[in-house]
Amino acid sequence: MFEAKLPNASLLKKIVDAIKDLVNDAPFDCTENSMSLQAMDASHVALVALKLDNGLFDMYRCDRTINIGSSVANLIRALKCANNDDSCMIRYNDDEGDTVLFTFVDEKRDRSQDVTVKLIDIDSEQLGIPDQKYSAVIEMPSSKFQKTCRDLAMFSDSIVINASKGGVTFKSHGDTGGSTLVYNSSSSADDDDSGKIFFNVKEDVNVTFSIKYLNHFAKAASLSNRVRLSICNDVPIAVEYNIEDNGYLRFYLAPKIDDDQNID
Amino acid sequence: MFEAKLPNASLLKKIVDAIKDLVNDAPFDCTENSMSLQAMDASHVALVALKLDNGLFDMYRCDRTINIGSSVANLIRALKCANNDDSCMIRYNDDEGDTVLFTFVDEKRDRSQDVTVKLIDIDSEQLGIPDQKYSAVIEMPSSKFQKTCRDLAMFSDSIVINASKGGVTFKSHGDTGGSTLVYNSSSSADDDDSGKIFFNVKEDVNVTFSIKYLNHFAKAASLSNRVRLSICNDVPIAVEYNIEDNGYLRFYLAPKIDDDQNID
DNA sequence: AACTCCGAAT
DNA sequence: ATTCGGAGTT
Repeated sequence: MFEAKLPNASLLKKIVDAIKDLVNDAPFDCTENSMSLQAMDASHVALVALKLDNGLFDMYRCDRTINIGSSVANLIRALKCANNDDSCMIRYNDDEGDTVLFTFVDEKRDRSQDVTVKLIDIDSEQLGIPDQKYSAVIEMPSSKFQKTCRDLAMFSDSIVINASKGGVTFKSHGDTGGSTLVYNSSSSADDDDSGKIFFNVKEDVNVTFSIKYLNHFAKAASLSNRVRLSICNDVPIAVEYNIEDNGYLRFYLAPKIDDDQNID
Repeated sequence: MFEAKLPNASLLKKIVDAIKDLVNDAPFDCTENSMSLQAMDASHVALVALKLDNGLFDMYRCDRTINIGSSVANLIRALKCANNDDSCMIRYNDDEGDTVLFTFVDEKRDRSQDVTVKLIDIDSEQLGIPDQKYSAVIEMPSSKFQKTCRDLAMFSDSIVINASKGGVTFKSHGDTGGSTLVYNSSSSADDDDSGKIFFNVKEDVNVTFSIKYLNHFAKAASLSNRVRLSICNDVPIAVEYNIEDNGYLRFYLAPKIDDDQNID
């Protein structure tokens, strides 16, 4: 028996929205402390890791470790029924082992909608993600990261991220033109930190990624105002969105090993 | 000679928009008191009934009963020419018996557009619609009805409407999942009634309809904030949109006679 | 995932 | 009135 209630269905909607272009199946692992999910994208290039601590829920009860796997398409269909500020109860009953029940209740409590989603068996490949020490960590507004990826995608399908003590640059160059975006060390103490970029560079990094995937990741911007990029030469980038300080949505993407990554 | 002037062409646009997916021909019957229209949809499953009392018009003159029939496609083409708040004069002259003339004039009176639409003979099957006593009448925001139909259409092509003293439910269930939506008797006196659902249930009703058609009906939401559903076991549902208290657009749909309609 | 429509805000 | 954003649809 698993039972948990989110104050707002919108959280789940945003999460599913953010991963739907990457993953077809959503294998949720429920433990007494959290719901989590790990999945590789269809082409096994990117990894999605979600964690929702029980602190995010109004109510959370999980007797034993349970796996709730559904197709993302069905999940979307179910969540479409919810208004953003409906509360969202999630129930899984061992008796009816092949379905999960969502109950959406609107604020005024005069509408209640039960939606049943068929479950499927997903061989969830729980990948051990090593605790990586990164050479550079960049924290910036998620909207800026989204715009950066969107803009640079116009020039090529690769983005080169370069971090050094002096600053961080994002580059993309193709036949028709190119662009280099430089973020300088944010000008110290200001009244308003939102909008600022912060970075902590231990060692210089120069690494290339597929913009397409970063663009997919950037869709999670609605989950958090800030995003953290953790990078290291020849190591997958980690793109992390904090979820109300009680969880996260992380994406990992291996670097491209090719040509223009060695340009200074 | 028929001559009538609507203050806003938008009304006619909305009406035609709401019925264009159901009917191909629009046989308007004009009498000294009102313009009306009755038509079955192409597959003879649904019935559309429109009534526009002369109170809706700035000017209304109809010497004798006249039939103005045009193809909906042509009507749409004509109405596309109008801006929403153009006034709309409709003229039919016995001399030019094969056309109807629309004249759109904008608010500032600095543009006037005549559009002629060719008429066609439609064997208008004026169906006597019996005055039905319904077991249950549900009145709700038209936007909610629209969302309900849209959401439930994702699970199957049938919707089961159930009304009892305790509440009203809309259900749809299919292979990948299903949904049950419960509206409770709206929690009494509140400051704001918009958004509320009201129902009056004399006898319990449990009846099944094709969601596809209800979805078509629901497009009329722009005509009125509220919609009234009148239902009775084994009797067509009536879906009614009031038009500025001087007319209505009603849709009728026979229930599906199949399987899951007998579930309590 | 891209396009289009509708509604809301400036 | 125009522009922007969000939502729904193909």
